[in-house]
Amino acid sequence: MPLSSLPLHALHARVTGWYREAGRELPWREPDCSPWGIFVSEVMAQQTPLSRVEPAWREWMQRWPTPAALAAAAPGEAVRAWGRLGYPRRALRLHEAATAMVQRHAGQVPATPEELLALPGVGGYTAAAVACFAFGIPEVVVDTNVRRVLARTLEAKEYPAPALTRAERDLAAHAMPAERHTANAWNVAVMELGALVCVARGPRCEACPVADLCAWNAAGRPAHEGPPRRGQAWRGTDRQVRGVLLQRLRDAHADVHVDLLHDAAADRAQVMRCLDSLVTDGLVEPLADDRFRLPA
DNA sequence: GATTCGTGGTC
DNA sequence: TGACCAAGAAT
Repeated sequence: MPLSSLPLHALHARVTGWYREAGRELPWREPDCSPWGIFVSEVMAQQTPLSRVEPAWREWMQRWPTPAALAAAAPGEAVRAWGRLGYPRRALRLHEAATAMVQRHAGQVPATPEELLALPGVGGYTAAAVACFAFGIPEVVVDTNVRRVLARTLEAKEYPAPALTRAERDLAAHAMPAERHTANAWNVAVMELGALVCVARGPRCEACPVADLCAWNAAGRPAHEGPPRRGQAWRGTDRQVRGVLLQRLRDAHADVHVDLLHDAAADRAQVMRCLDSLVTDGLVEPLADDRFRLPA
């Protein structure tokens, strides 16, 4: 694959310089933020905009400031405190990860990418991000923002592939500065550029620090080629019904009889199927007499 | 590799 | 208004 002739050192300097001026002040970016705080922020940020993460993160950290504090709580309390951040299995896995930290890592967030990757709810992105942002390890951090920025600046494409490819990982590794300190600065800065300027729709190229270096911009910002990207179905899906059921169980601070859940969707069979799947996932605990609650 | 999994904001 | 999308992970 031909690599772009774009001068990477200029790209690094421009993006990191822009970040110093325009990067957001977020609580998990403060120098005194604990690895646990960074870990929680990364899990909450999976598929959830940071604007919605920040208030939830503050409440969470005040209530459970350490892995041990969360591990000592009931998993259902984590699910309830998760609120409407979405994908509530993340709350359960965060609780499981805290338990694993207590059992295997002396109550600390592990500091190596391999140990991080072994934790529930931690994939390649989150392991790299925590290793980099919490421990200064120059891992290749590739999220949706990085993928989009690199697709545009280096490959003249409006959007990256639907799923992360090996070629993209190689490109991201190639694009990252070699020196450790610079690499860490690059990782957070290029993500932020994708989040604030090089956004998916309506990119603000006039405000971009590397507009004159960007291959996509130079090519006249050609539209996406290939098959249209599949949206995320929602209306009438199990996800929607699961969301309704879980919201009711969060709001009810006691167990609930199944008769009060039947109207979560028009199709009663779907309601029961979703309730069963929530139990299978460990998000809901079945009790006697057809009653349900968040897991104790 | 393709699917599934919440929720809310934006245009 | 409805499609798109957001610091992805698990199966």
